[in-house]
Amino acid sequence: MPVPKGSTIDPERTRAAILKAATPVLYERGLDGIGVAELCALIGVSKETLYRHFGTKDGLVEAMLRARSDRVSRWLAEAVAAAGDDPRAQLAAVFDTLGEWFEDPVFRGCAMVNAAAQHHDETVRAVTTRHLGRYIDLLTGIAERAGAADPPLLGRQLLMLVEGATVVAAHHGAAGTGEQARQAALALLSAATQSASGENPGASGENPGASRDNPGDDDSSGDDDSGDSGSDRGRSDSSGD
Amino acid sequence: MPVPKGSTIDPERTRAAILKAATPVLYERGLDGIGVAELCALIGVSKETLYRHFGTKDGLVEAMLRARSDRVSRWLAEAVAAAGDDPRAQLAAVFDTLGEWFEDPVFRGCAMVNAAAQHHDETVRAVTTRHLGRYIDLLTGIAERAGAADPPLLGRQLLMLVEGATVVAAHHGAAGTGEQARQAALALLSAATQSASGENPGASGENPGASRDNPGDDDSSGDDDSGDSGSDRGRSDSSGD
DNA sequence: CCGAGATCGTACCGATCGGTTCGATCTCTG
DNA sequence: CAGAGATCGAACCGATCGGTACGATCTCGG
Repeated sequence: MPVPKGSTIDPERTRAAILKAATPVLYERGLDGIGVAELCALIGVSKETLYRHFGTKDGLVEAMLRARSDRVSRWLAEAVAAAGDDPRAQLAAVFDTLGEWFEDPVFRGCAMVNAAAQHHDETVRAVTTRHLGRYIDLLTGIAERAGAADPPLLGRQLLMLVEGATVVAAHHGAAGTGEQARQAALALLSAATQSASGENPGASGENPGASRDNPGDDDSSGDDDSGDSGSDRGRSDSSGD
Repeated sequence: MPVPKGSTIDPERTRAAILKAATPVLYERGLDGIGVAELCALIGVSKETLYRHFGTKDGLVEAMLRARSDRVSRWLAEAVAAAGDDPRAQLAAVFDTLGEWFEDPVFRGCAMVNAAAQHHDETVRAVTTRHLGRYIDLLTGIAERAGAADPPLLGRQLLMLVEGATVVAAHHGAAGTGEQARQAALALLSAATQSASGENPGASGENPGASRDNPGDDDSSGDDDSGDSGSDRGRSDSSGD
């Protein structure tokens, strides 16, 4: 039955509904773990409608990733805003919020990072880089308000904790990961703030120097080093990358 | 020309050669980014030979991941062993070694984590979990030798830094990431050791409690929550969960 | 009230992919 | 030297997938 009797036709809402329904499926099954036909059946929409709104499957994927990045970033920013004025409390709120996410039974890691691991095209990578940039902005802001010696450096280190905790929670047990990451983040914040007044930045003599973010994409088109021409295949070098 | 004139036939070496040649290709192109036919053409082997040695493509992938995990783990362990007896120097060696890897133009993140993001089957996930466990063992050993208050906790937090730095280097610029992560790791180590003598473990009042590693797989078979029956599709809730 | 447009369901198409088979050719073992 | 086994190259197969086409049905704007 095309266009059910009492339904209202609203293309924009249809598009939003497709996005909303497809997001968890693509996240849990993987971008290539489900075909368009099955996806359409699951979310209750015809293939023609999906293609009319998104053009291609990659178009749907990109729109989904952008919407998810928006939503997650807003979610974290609201958690920070709700934590009051204390930068330490704001940082703790970030990891408490992440910890709740980790405990979700459908948690499978960061959707953007996962997507970049699946689709090597530049479009998805750009969304992922932008997503990490949003995290860095949030974390660097906390570092600045806390009076860190080098806010961009601390922001990037905190981003490592955020993404690292996500990976660890996804692949090595989620229990406690949020609290463990929060404790580490607060320890880093303490170290960066106590060395800010008096001593020179760079704590223990190092100068990591992350003055500004450098999202330089290290794309590679290099081919492998298979210098085997075809004569004898069995060489004795079995180690060494 | 099957079996070239002067070549030696040695199945085990052929298998090793396939593994060695396929590893960089599958890493750079992605597990699903290249078909068996093209892969065989690239590494110079016939499909029949590949299937005779590995049974299926997934068999090749699993063998490749296991070999890569072995190699990378050994690589890091040797870097630690070569850093002398000082735990701080050992920890610095870990991140210096990682930093070199990040700068490699073909660097694309952790192969095991990427593989787990691509193939959702339990086999690949198990290899990834085992891989992270090896990292934890290495890092927890350093934490113990350094006299950390809670070595398993610090080991897990350092793992977060390792994996987080890998993600950040892959998707937000590799320049400086190794040094930045090393500085953060040393700061965490300092905080964990200076609080070990005298105060109670758990620095700032938290009890993250990572007494032992808990690689409990949080697998999920739950279906999504698409409670849309099909009447009107356009709902107004656009900011759910 | 009528035409434009949105949607459905299904059928269809070409491409690709994982995997198999087969004959030919060469090496290794007994 | 003879048979077993390894390898190649190419053809082949069934399944799946992304994407298109089409007729039918319903809503909405003028």
